[in-house]
Amino acid sequence: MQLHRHDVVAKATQLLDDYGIADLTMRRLARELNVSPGALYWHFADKQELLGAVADRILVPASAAVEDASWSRRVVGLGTALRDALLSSTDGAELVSASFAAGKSERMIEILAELTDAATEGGIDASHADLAARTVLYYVLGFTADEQSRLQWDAAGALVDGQSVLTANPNARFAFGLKLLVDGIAAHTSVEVNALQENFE
Amino acid sequence: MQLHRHDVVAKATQLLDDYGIADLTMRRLARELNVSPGALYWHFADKQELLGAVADRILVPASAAVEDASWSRRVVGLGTALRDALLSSTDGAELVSASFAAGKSERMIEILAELTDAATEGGIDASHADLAARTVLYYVLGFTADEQSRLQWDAAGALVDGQSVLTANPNARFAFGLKLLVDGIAAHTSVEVNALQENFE
DNA sequence: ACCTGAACACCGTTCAAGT
DNA sequence: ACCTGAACACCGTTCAAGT
Repeated sequence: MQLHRHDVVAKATQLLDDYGIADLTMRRLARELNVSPGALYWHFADKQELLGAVADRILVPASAAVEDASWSRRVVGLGTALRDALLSSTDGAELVSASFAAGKSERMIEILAELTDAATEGGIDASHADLAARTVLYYVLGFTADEQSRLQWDAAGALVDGQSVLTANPNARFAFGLKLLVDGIAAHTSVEVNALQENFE
Repeated sequence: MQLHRHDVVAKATQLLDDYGIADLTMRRLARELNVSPGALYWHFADKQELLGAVADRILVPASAAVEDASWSRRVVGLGTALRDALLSSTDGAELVSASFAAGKSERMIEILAELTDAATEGGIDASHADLAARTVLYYVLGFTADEQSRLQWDAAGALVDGQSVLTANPNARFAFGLKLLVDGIAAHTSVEVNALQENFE
């Protein structure tokens, strides 16, 4: 039976979910698909391209466009949907972070574009809207990568109770940070805050 | 001549600067120090511990405390000092990100604590100040990692002029994002903005 | 106490040769 | 067109044995 790009990505996603990113190797993937390692290189140029495809597969649910809402609700909606998508796979945040940094995730580019639109509507000028959007993405990726690595320590049994504040209520904590960013964007159009801002210009 | 922890970290830092994080391997480091790979494991438990030590060495200049300033100036000062420290080494942001995520960088914990203090002074309550501080760190790490990977594409000759907005004025772009976060923190004490915020609660 | 030598169990990638 | 087999050039980590 012929090997197709789709099957490879599907098995890679399963490997990721079951064993984590460290065990998602080209050789192990090939073994699991009952092909030789070289076979994968007929379908993908290199490992990075394969990981990008896995990242985009994980991000499918996050691409559910949040239309017909205020810019701030769209930012919150996109950020929340992105986190949910990342959490649905083991090490999802780490994988997508790497693929995004390498410029290998098309869907992250899409999400970035939607966030940029929202930021523009929020009153950020065109030259800075992209950066505001990226700031949101850095936050979501950083927060979720952190969250997932803590989940793994906890699963390994290393529950330090001094850090319980960091593991409790992750949803509320995530929402708070997102709100901080939305407030920051909103501040750029809020006249009342502009006076306060002049200390930082 | 005996091998000391300090020499290993120094050579590792040099290797990082000269060839990047991909070439910072235990075997290569041992070869460069004229010892066998196993020798390194007498001084460090594993590679992660070694990388943490390198991260902390890179972060020394960022620990220059910014005392006697308003909370907002301290956030901007710490963020800027952190970025400068990361930029001084090839792949510095990637290395420190990994070490921070793994909980292996003491200095990042210190910087986090200073940012948390600043956020508290900025009016964020104790339960959320840590998160606000982390949000700043996620931003600085994300922005700088992005910046450094672009520097490498450019050095490799792949100059896409459509992305010139992203590579030009990185200092100004960085400052803008930092200001966004400071504004977000400030919004929590600004009564005028609280009315605006109620949409997101 | 500190290090060597050698092994163990892996990697990503390439490429002639097969079908 | 699609894949195998085998090689190339590596990894991180462990550990008996040496000094």
